[in-house]
Amino acid sequence: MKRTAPILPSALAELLPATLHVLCATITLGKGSYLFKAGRKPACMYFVVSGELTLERPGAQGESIILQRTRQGFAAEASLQSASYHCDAKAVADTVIVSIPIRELRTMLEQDPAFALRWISMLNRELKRLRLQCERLSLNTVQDRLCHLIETEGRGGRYPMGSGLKSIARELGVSHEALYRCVASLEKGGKLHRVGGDLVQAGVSG
Amino acid sequence: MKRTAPILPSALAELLPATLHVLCATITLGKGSYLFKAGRKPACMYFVVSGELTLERPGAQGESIILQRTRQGFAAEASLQSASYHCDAKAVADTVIVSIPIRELRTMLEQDPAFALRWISMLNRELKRLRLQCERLSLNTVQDRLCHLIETEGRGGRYPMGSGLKSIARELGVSHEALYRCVASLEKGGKLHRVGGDLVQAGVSG
DNA sequence: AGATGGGTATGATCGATATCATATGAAAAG
DNA sequence: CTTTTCATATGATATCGATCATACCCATCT
Repeated sequence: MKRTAPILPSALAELLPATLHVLCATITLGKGSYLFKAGRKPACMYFVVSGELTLERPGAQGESIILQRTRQGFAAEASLQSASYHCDAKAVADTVIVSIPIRELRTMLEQDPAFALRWISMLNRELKRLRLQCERLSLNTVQDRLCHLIETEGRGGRYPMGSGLKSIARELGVSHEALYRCVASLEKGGKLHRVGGDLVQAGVSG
Repeated sequence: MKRTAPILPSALAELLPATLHVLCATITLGKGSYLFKAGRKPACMYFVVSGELTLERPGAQGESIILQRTRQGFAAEASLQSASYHCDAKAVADTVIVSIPIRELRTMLEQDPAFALRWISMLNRELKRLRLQCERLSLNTVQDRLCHLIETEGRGGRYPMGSGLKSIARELGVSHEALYRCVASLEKGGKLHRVGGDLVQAGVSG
């Protein structure tokens, strides 16, 4: 784990009041290393900039249960209120994280109503995204999930596949092979095209 | 749609400041009726007490895309900030809803920091629940999903099946037949028992 | 008592996907 | 320049679950 001067992504810089900016730190985690372990008292809130962080805890059968998987955004927001972590946070890839001290964050939320409302907006957007993802994962074919993704997260039938089809597959909860086949089949049927780095849905519009 | 004097569920009564209590109204919706339609300006925030409410909008291919499905809790929290609804809200069963005026809600969030923090707590809990559900829906067998549900939403390996296995099946995103079979098979293997109205996981504890 | 409806349950079938294997091309590393 | 690695791709196979059908039990209604 390495700490450096805070370089905030713009989403975070616009959300947080200036007072908090200087209190943030950037942390880089190597694949397989832990950000925190269960039992520890939360001192910071974490924002994943890149890579992938999972929150997990052991299940009754000894297997590890994944509670959350964050590739971009806040992890363990609930630690804002809780007295101790109930899970481990593990980087499953090389990961860059920004930490924000909870104590000062809480103080600012209490003292700055505009900030509190921005924070609530952020949580609302996050909720919306997660609800969409749940609905998507409830669909039972790869094609349905992919189309739902393009319709809801894309813009005008275009969805950027920045990090590749493989990572989209994980997001859709399907194997990458299945996704490759699905995309190939949709392309063959003329219902989908790859333009630049985007997946573009052929508008039936009729 | 029928409006009556506000009878708030305790979760809501404890969350909202007293000032807002009297401004709430209870609404009962018959199966198939709409709470609001896309385009309208949001005036109220809605809390589903019982029944089931979906938010949907038409997809590019004409099919209807479900954005959210609420059986208990807030629906369309994001309407707190948005200028108009982007979807329809439809009761897919006879449904009881409490409405809270957005304008006054926002005012209170700005003026009452303690309330704002309670609201943030509520959103955090909701996020936590949804993240768990996403992880659960990413599991590919019925058994894995059921065990994950019991481990994460239950208490000490017990999960109440209050509304029956059929509704749990919907929550798990599987057919009820598949769930019946899964439960039967786990019971046969001694890994699960039905005690009272609960599903009880046999602790391997060794 | 008979009818109706819903949850529970189980059987049979079919299709979709996970999984394993293999191949190719591009980029990165040596 | 060769080697390694990784995303992309496609084939073969086995399995799990969706779906349709049937049946039972229990509550409610008539």
